[in-house]
Parts: sequence; C-alpha cells; structure tokens
Amino acid sequence: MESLVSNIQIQVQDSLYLKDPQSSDLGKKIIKGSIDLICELGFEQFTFKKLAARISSTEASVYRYFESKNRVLLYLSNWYWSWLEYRMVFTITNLPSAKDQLIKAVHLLTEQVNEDGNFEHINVIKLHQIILSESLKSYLSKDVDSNNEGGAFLPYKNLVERITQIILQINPHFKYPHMLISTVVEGAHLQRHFANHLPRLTDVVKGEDAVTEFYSQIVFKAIQ
Amino acid sequence: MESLVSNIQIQVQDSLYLKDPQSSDLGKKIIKGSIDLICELGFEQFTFKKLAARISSTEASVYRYFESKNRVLLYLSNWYWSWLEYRMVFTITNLPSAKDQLIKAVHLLTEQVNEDGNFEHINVIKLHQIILSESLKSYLSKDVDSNNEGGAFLPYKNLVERITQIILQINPHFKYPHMLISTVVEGAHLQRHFANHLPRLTDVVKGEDAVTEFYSQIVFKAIQ
DNA sequence: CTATTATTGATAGTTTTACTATTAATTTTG
DNA sequence: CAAAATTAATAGTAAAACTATCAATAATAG
Repeated sequence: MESLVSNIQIQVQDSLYLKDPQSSDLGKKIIKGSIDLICELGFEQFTFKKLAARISSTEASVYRYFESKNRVLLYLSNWYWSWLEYRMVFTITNLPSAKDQLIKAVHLLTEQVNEDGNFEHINVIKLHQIILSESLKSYLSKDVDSNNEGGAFLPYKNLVERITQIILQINPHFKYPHMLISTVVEGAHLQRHFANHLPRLTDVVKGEDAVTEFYSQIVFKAIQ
Repeated sequence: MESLVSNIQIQVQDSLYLKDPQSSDLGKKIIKGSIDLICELGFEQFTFKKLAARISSTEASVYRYFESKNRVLLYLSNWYWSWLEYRMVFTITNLPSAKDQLIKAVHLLTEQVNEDGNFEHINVIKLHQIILSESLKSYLSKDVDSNNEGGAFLPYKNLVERITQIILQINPHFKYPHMLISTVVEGAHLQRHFANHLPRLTDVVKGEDAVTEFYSQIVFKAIQ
C-alpha cells in the first residue's frame, strides 16, 4: 500500500544496524533481498553469502549494514510492528467507543495482510509471511535478554501496551490484558502457520476468516 | 517422578533416531547430556561436539544415534508429549464429567512441571524448560513438512485431538476446538518464557499461577 | 572359551557458515 | 577537481555440521 500520509517513513531503531539501510540503494536492496530470500529459504537457510549473490553484491558489503542475520530479522520485525502501529493509530483514532477500537485492533492484529503494492521498498505481504513463521525465533534465542536491553522489542511492547489501555477502559478490573494481547498476536501467527503446515492443530473453516473470528470471540469473552 | 505404573517406558518413534538411545548406556548419556546442555546453552549454541565433550565421548559416536541436533530436539519433544499424554490419561480417566476432565487437562497442559526426581534418566523439569523455550523451533523450521510426513508431531496432535473430544462432549457445536487447545498450549509456553525474559508482554500476578488461571478462564469462556 | 559381530573411541578430513581484514575501484561531496 | 566515503573483490580464519576409517573393546553365539 502507499503510505496513508505522503512522505511518511517507518523509522527503525538505529541500534539494530551499523549503517541505515534506508540511506542508500544498496541498503534498500539488502532489505528487499532479505525479505525475498527469507521467504524462499526460511531463516535458517538464509545467509549473507546467498543474499549478496542475489543482489549482485558481496558478503562484506552486507556486513557493513548489519552485524548478523539475526539483526536483519530484528530490523524487519521492528519495521513490521512500527508499520502496524501506524496503521492502527490511523484506523482507531476518533472511533468513539473503546469497544469499537478494540474490535478494529484485534482485526488488524490477526488478519492476513493483503495490501497490494509496497510500502517504501518493502513487500508487506511477504514481510507478514516472515513475521508469521520466523519472528518468534527472535524471542526464543539466547540473546533475547541483551536484545531486549537494547530496546529491540520496543515497538511490539508499545503496541501491546496501547491495546492494553483500551481493554482497561472497557474493563478496568481485568487482570491479564498483556497476556491476552500477546496470546492473541502470537496465537494468530501460529494458527496461520499451522493452517499451512500442521492443519490438524487448527480448524480451517471455509468461507470465513476463522483465525480473526476465533480471536475476536476470545478477546471479548475474556474481558467480560 | 517415578512412573505411576512400574516398568513403564515412554516409547519414541523410531524414525527419529538411527539407534535407540534407550538401548544403551551411551544412548542414555546422550539424552541426559543433551537436556543439560540445551538448557544451559540454548538450542542454537548446542552442538554434538560440545555434547561429546560433556559426556566424555566423541562426536562420531553421537552421530551414530542421531542424524542431527534437530532430530534430538524432536526426540525430546516427542518424549515430552507422550509423557504428558500418559499422565493425562492417568489423571482424567474415571472422572465422571467432561467438565472435570477438561479442568484437569488444562491444568496439566499449562502448569509448571514440578516433579522432583526423574522419569527414567530424564530430568522432567529441565525438559519442560526446553519445551517452553525451544520446541516451537521444530514447527517453525523449513523441514516442518517432511518431519510432519514422517510422523514427528503425532504425539502432540494426538493429545490435541484427545482434548478436542472432551470439548466436543461439553459443547458439540463449538467450532474451534483444535485452535483453542493449540492456542492454550503454545500460549502457556510463551507466557512462561515471557515472564522470564519479556515481562512487559505478560502479567505476573503474585501468589497464584497466573498462566494456568488465565488459560483456564479462556477455555471455559470460549466454549460456552 | 574362542571366534564373530556389534559398538565405541580416536583421529582425520570435507563443506558450509559466519565472520574479519585488506586493498582497489568507484561514487559522492566540498 | 581533490578529498572523503562507500563499495567491490579477494582472501583468509574459526567454528559448525557432518563423513570416513580403523583400531580397541564389549557382547554373544557356537
């Protein structure tokens, strides 16, 4: 999609890169090539050598932008969550009731990304695929703590906090808003991944978006 | 814990290993050593070389039991889910109402493992730690499909199916039983992981087991 | 109780990954 | 146009992920 407001750019925390990939052609090729390759090969099989070959550059040049492929994944996750928050603010601002806001928010969090076209040089459909299948690996790696100290998960945490506030407007006594939201977000990702690879762990109901439907129900039943 | 019935042994699918690790001393040391090392280092840093050093054997010997470290992780997951199903059957059999069965089942799925002592040569507390932090990586790897065809996820799917049947006894019209159960299982794992590393994504409530409490509520509200 | 077989240990080697270093060519900018 | 910054090309290292070979030891069958 085109950005809703022209000349907007998603800013990613500068501790995640050595040189800003938005600042040069090569940098943009690195991001675009990473998204393509991670989609095709999966994160484990993705290497800077393969990436360099794909974009007709060299391994050493890629290393001038990113310290490691884990940083690339963090960069992409960060970009994704910042983009989602931007869309969310845009979508729910001025909605009169907290309930309506929450409905929209859960939809945004759980639905398939289906924008055609790109935002900047980023194919958001492919990026969403990567988030579904790969982003959990950043939380599950041994350096989660040092990454967290460096602020690598802030956009995600901010989004969770934002929706927590909406939930607390609806029910100030609900004890588990963060747990509910992170359950919904990660659950929706996993369920879409399961639908593609382990269908017996999910319920595919044709003619509707079962994932969004299910988690919407969960959220509203939970907070009552 | 000691096995509830003496002389019981958890059987793991033989496609996961080259030589049954339960069949020899070295095999048992490989399992025990793997659990210890994966706990200490995390799965990424865990290698067969380090394992061999730890158990005073050689890399080549370890490779006679397992094709790769991914297979070891699958083996451990399989063992865990079979063990849990065994405990579950034991716990809920003869409970008169499906509701009581479901309560117990959700507890077993979401609670901390706190048995002291080992089952066979396996430290189940450490194994549970590994399941929390590492087991998702098996679903999220590129070879999920080939592993799935080989039946690597059967114990997990069986357990989900078993609880699905209980849910359908309580409410035959509920549309998303598999989704609900896999959401609860993976959610509970993630929340415990978050509590250790990313507390702002969860809600730590002292004096109770918030995770079990939360998911129990979710389940019963969802199926109504 | 020896001969055969299976298992393990010791050693060595290959390929790939994940980097780092150096220098030359090119592009940007002042 | 000159200086500075960026990139490409090449080379190299350390560790990971295996495979192969053979000798030593243990298990077992006759």
